[in-house]
Amino acid sequence: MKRRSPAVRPKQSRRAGHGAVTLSDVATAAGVAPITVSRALNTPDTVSEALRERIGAAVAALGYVPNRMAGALASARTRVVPVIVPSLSNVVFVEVIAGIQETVEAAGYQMLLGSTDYDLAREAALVATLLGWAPPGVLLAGLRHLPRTVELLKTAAVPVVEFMEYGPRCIDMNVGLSHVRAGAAMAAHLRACGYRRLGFVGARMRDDYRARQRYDGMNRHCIAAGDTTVTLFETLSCEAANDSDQEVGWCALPEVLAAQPRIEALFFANDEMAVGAMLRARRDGIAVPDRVAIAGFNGLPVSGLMTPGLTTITSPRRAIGQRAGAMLLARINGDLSQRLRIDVGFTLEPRAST
Amino acid sequence: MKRRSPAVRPKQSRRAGHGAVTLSDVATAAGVAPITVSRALNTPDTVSEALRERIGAAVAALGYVPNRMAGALASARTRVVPVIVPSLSNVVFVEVIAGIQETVEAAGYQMLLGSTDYDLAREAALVATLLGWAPPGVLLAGLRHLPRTVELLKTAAVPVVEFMEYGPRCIDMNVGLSHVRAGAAMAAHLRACGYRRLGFVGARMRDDYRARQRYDGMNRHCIAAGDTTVTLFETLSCEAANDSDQEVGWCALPEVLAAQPRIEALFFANDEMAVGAMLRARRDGIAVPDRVAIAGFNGLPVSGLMTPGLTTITSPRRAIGQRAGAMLLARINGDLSQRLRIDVGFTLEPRAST
DNA sequence: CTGAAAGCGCTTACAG
DNA sequence: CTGAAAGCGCTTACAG
Repeated sequence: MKRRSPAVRPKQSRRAGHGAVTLSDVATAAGVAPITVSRALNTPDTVSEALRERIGAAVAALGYVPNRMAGALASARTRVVPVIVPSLSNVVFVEVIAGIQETVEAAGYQMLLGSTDYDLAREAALVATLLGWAPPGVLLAGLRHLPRTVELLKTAAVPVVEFMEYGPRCIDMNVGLSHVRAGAAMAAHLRACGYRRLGFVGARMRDDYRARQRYDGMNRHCIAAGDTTVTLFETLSCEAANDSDQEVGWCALPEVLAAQPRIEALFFANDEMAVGAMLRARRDGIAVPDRVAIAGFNGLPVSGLMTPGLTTITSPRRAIGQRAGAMLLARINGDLSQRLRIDVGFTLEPRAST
Repeated sequence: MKRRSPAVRPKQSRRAGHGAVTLSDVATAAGVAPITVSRALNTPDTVSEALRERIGAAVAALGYVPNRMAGALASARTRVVPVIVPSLSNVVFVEVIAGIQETVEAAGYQMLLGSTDYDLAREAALVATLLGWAPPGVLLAGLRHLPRTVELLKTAAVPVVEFMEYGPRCIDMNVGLSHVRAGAAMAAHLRACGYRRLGFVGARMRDDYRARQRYDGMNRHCIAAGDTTVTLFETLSCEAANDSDQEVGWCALPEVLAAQPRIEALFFANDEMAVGAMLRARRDGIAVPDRVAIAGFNGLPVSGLMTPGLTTITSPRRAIGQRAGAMLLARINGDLSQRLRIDVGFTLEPRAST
């Protein structure tokens, strides 16, 4: 029986075929019509118990796995939702994704993840490809896209949720927080602590426009206050392409202090950078906050474990994902009563580093 | 022209339909047969330049996006590769995923990401569902799966790469490192430093069996040495479900020292936990390595930024992803000449924390 | 180089 | 409750 002559291969049509067990095979095995197998699988209560059992047995015996593409093509519906983010190496997006996944999987949907590497052209290409899978909706990070991306999504006429930042204009639905307001809130905090010479330390800010929005909010707030300056430290010589944010922060601290010795407080673009700076401060014996105060953004758990504790702004990342997923699902299910834009807000956590 | 009476809707067949532009629409617009449009898009050099241009114009004018499901169903081929990992909130998997993505996207494939939350039953369910999309291959983290998972994959007869740990038995192909050997290497290092009362601190080790393998390797090495003890600290009261590993390490350190005051060196299950412990040591004034030496695993950048530097074992995470992707692609393209199992090894980085 | 026909594996819409 | 027919939007295989 171990012979494997070509003749063993079952009769095939001229077409390729997967060679896999199909719905018809199950139907034949169970002695029913294919449509009955389809019903037994998709709407079990429309099939008599006797047939349901016979079909279930045949499915198990043959190891039948339904071909989702055929089903989706026939029914013009998929349960795969594309999620497009700029980066996976950033915990922030990963936590939002976790919130999305949790929500959509509970509703029987699957997530198709795409990463753009902060490249808007790649984003457009991804959107184009993913729309080819006729998704019931699309989840997209950010509010800034190429015109082509927006056009593709509008032409496809699918529900779209843009998540991460909250803003006035969106393609369809939007959930996030105002980074401008977050920057202003940190500026207010630092001023309340008595600091007047502030700095914002960012990396790759052309790509990470949300960081730039925080800087803008900080800057505007201080201009309005009149007595406080904000210096933007953006082009850091140490910023290598593959460096982690912690390494960038580590490297930036001495450069910033050398460039602006009178700086009093630094707001880093994120907690990772701030942690790197604090670790550097520790190694070099730079007192925080006495020599320079340090603050971060995101509210990662590590912020509370530093000595001194790192002042930061906590964003409800998982909640952003959950709400984005829920908004999309509601719309897919025809619920039009929901809000189209949600500002999830943020929380400033003052700690000893400022 | 703003009227939107039902009559405006174009004539439809009895079937659902996406209402979207199809290949036939493009064909009609360009005055050719559908198959010619298909060729112009998929194998452009088999079509005359004149037609190619006319078709390209029609595609652009109509905003045609090919229906991938129809294409995949007809050709029995997809370019979507499922990647299944236990968690996305762990940088380690994220970096492996980045390596995979980079490799498969360069070859024109897309990645469909699924996360199991360390639940083997969820893994089996995910594999079953994803196989319904008739993927050209599957990438799966780890070598331990339910029999049902293995059976599904073997029945589907698709190429499979299991990545993360390297081991003797795999479904098809395997790339990773030996965690047993990594544990032994750390034990050898700690013994070489003069420590004889060692501890291994793990969290959720029933799920994270790779951490248990490192413990096993460490333990066996020390038993063989004869003069060194290893205590396993596993059930930590502070281990809340939602705590980050850093918080677990932070919380574990005092507990461990209270339970075993004479312990000399601790090997943490990963760098995050070790960092949490070092931050705790710093806050509580516990001298590292004098009171207790600390080591981690993974070689995250932060390990080099700690004071003292954190001894760790670096795993080539991105390379694991790249090689896993490359192995799968080679097999998909019919290249059978390649190796089926790759041990990528690891590097021990001795630093001042030990 | 271009096309008419058949088919991929399912589900919808109609019948009974 | 069950089924025969037609169709989803594309590609394969065969002709010219």
